[in-house]
Amino acid sequence: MRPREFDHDDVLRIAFDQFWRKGVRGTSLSDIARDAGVQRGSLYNAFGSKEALFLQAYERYAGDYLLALQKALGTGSLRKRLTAFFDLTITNFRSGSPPRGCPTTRGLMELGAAEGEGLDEEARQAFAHLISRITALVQDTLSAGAKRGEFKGNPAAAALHIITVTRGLAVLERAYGDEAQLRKIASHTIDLVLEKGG
Amino acid sequence: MRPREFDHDDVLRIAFDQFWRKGVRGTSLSDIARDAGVQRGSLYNAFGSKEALFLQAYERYAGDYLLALQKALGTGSLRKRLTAFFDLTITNFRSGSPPRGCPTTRGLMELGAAEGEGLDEEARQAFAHLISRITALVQDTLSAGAKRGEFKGNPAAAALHIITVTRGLAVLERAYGDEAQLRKIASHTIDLVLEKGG
DNA sequence: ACATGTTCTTGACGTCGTGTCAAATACTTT
DNA sequence: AAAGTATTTGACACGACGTCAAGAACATGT
Repeated sequence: MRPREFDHDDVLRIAFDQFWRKGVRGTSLSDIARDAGVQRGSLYNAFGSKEALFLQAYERYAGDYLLALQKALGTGSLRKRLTAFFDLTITNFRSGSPPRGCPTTRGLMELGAAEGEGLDEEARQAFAHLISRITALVQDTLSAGAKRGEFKGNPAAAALHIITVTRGLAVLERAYGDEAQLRKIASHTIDLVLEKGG
Repeated sequence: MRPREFDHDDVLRIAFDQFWRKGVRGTSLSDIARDAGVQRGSLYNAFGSKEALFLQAYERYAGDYLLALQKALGTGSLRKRLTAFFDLTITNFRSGSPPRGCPTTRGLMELGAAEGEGLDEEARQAFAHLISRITALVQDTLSAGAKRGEFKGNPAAAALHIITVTRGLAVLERAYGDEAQLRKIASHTIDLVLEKGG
């Protein structure tokens, strides 16, 4: 076999960066190929199609992001954990310049759009999967908090509420770009959940 | 002057329908032209560009939608009003088959994506404007409720919280497509806001 | 009634993006 | 050293956006 002339993972990172900056439909394989110093045809050979490349790049990101969230949720009082969780969330989709928004939310609204099922359905599942995993993380954190008497509500309902708010924050970030407002909504949500039970 | 051979408003409606079904980037002007029985060139002549056409179609929709929301928020107890508000919100982005999602949220995540400012910035403002108007409507409703003793929290903060949840619902709808779950989150949010003050 | 002017329509064109294919290439294995 | 296999490369087909010049349809002034 002839060996690959590029690093699989490097290309995935470069591709994700482009997709995140310019959107999936707004990024051409020529862009990625130029940036990665690879021929366009090689990308098709290695990844299959643009959307397949995006999916693989996204899943790479999703794994990293989930680990970071897990870490953020892992120490301190329940309030501290939730605060760290929202912090990381907001920081994440405000990284880069201009802010790149939430990759998951953006991908979900952009790719889930087509009528024909095809690969889009696979993408939708990837996005939904990350959201589910995050929801589970938050729920576990709340359950643990409940055992320690820091929380008295229903962990499942509260986790779902929190996740809904984070998705909403991703949208508002795009609409207004006002980080202070996002943080206010986040701390407000924490108060609600901790005082009232979510 | 030679008269137009098509109805301006009809084309706007047809175009919005297509954009809503297949996304902005996923809809070609050829599609719209065929559907409307108009030549592609005529669309460029009348509307300027694809994004300009989308913007005009979106603003048409936004006006109608805002009126419907205003109506939904206009009668009954505060709880009834908020329930009607969430109902209309969820119904709206679950209309069509397959569910078309929230036009505003989808447009926001899809169009705000480009790096260059250009027309995208104009689009972002249109989306942000509708969200602001809706927030104001909810806030007014809460303020009125406060005067009648049905609500004791901060109307501005509560309205922002509610709007954040509706944007989050738009995203979760796309991820899971589970309407029952959306309704559960919505009624939960209403409880929180009314019992605790948002 | 007819010529003039203005706007809309129509079809051809240029450019760019996706995806496919066959030929050339570089390495591994026998 | 030869055969085999996977990768690279460049050409191609196709569709989408947007532009332009030429033709068509109406309003207006004489």
